[in-house]
Amino acid sequence: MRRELFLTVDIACFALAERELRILLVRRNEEPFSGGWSLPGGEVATEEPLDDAAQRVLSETTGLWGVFLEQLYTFGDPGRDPRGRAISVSYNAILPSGVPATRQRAATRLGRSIDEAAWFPIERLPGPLAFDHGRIASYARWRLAQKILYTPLAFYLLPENFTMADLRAVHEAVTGEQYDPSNFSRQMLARWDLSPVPGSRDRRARRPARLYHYIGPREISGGPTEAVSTPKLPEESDR
Amino acid sequence: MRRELFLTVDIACFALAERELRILLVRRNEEPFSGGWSLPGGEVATEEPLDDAAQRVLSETTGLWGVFLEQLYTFGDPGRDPRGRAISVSYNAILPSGVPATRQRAATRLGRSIDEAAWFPIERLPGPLAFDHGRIASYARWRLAQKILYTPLAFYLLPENFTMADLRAVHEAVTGEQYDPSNFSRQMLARWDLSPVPGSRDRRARRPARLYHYIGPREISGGPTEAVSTPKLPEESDR
DNA sequence: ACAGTTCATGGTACATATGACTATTATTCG
DNA sequence: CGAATAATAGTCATATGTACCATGAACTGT
Repeated sequence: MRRELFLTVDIACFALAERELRILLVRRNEEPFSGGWSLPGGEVATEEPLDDAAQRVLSETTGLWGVFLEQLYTFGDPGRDPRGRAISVSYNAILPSGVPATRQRAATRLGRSIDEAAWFPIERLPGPLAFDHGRIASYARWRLAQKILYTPLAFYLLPENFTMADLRAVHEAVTGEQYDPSNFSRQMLARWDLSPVPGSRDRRARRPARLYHYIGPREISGGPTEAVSTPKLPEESDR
Repeated sequence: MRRELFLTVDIACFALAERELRILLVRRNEEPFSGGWSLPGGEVATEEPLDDAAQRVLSETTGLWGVFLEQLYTFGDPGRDPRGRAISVSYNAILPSGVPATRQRAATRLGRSIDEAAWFPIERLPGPLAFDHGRIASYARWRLAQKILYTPLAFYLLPENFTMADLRAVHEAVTGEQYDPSNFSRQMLARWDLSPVPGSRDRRARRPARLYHYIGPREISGGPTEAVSTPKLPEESDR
């Protein structure tokens, strides 16, 4: 039976792990595309705001609340879902560092139609995604690459304190470009409010690197809401 | 009776007239907001792609086909429409010059629920708009102001041949900024492929101004479709 | 210990972009 | 004709971008 009209949200959720940009995928155990990987998504409940639905779906997959979310685009081609007229409002989500984006520790509670949730490097997805999710994911990544240039998005992906090399790695992972360390550092210090953390240094590198933290506003402009919800640091809200 | 779920498109349609940026509004003659002004909009038909619905709605209001359209944002708060759960996929539309964006010649065929269509300067709307359309319109204008900086959007609003003063007026109307004529010209010539039209000059000004036309690509990047439909010049498709 | 390696960080030099400003020119108006 | 106006050219100080070199502080292996 083909359904007349139903409304879903799909989330392109990104995090940084091992200096790679990774995306969260779930494996379906229902037709269509049973066994295939897709973006985490779910139907919007009656009387549920779209942003709330996105938060809920993400929370059902990751157990995290208050993650930064931004609406991306709405896909509604008839035929994009064989079950019926499915309207998908897609969202970009940014998981802050500290949440291990590894294959093992991805999911907490999974819905009926999902077997497994896992993180994949955006460059090495496990084959084509279900539905039109490949298109959504690539658009989501493109938007990230644009936004990191003029919003403090990179600081969402990084821990509180980070080195210039960390920051550079984020930019390189998101945009795919390579940057000169010296010039990059100069530009970042000029563009953003970065405060060196006194005393502490990072010992991973040969020469100890200075640690910085971002002290500017954390709002990411762009949405029609003007003010974007301030992301609370994620917490295991229920267990 | 409150409807369960229905899907609409709403269009923020812009055009340039008398060097002002104007937006197309329609006057409602049905509740809710009967007598109030709103963006042109309409319900998406079963099996109708979202972009097609937007083109259709715009065509029903203006009689124009093949206008440049770009999806903006999807508004779906419960309560944004008293009749039920209304999901509005909003679009930006750009009407090329040549279409008179005056109050009189706005509409051709109007739907049942609409009395009148008219153009208003974006700075002087006729009071608050119906539903959340004021928010949509202001976001639409903000997006235009962003996009004109890095896409050839200005050339959609201008006629084939234009002077530097015309181009500057478009930028000033869209962004609200003021630009130095000399510096502006230098920047435009450096950024875009502009070809002077040999011989012809514009005689409106004291000193005749050189005419240019844009010879670069007309695609406006940004959507997930990558390639955006090439806008045909509008034509009165039916009369 | 010491030499070679790695990477953070500072510096230098050059090209190009930007922005404020002046100058010149071709018109129209009175 | 001369003043006014707006188009266009030019000038110059400063900012920014980019390539590259230099130095410092750790590590690694012998």
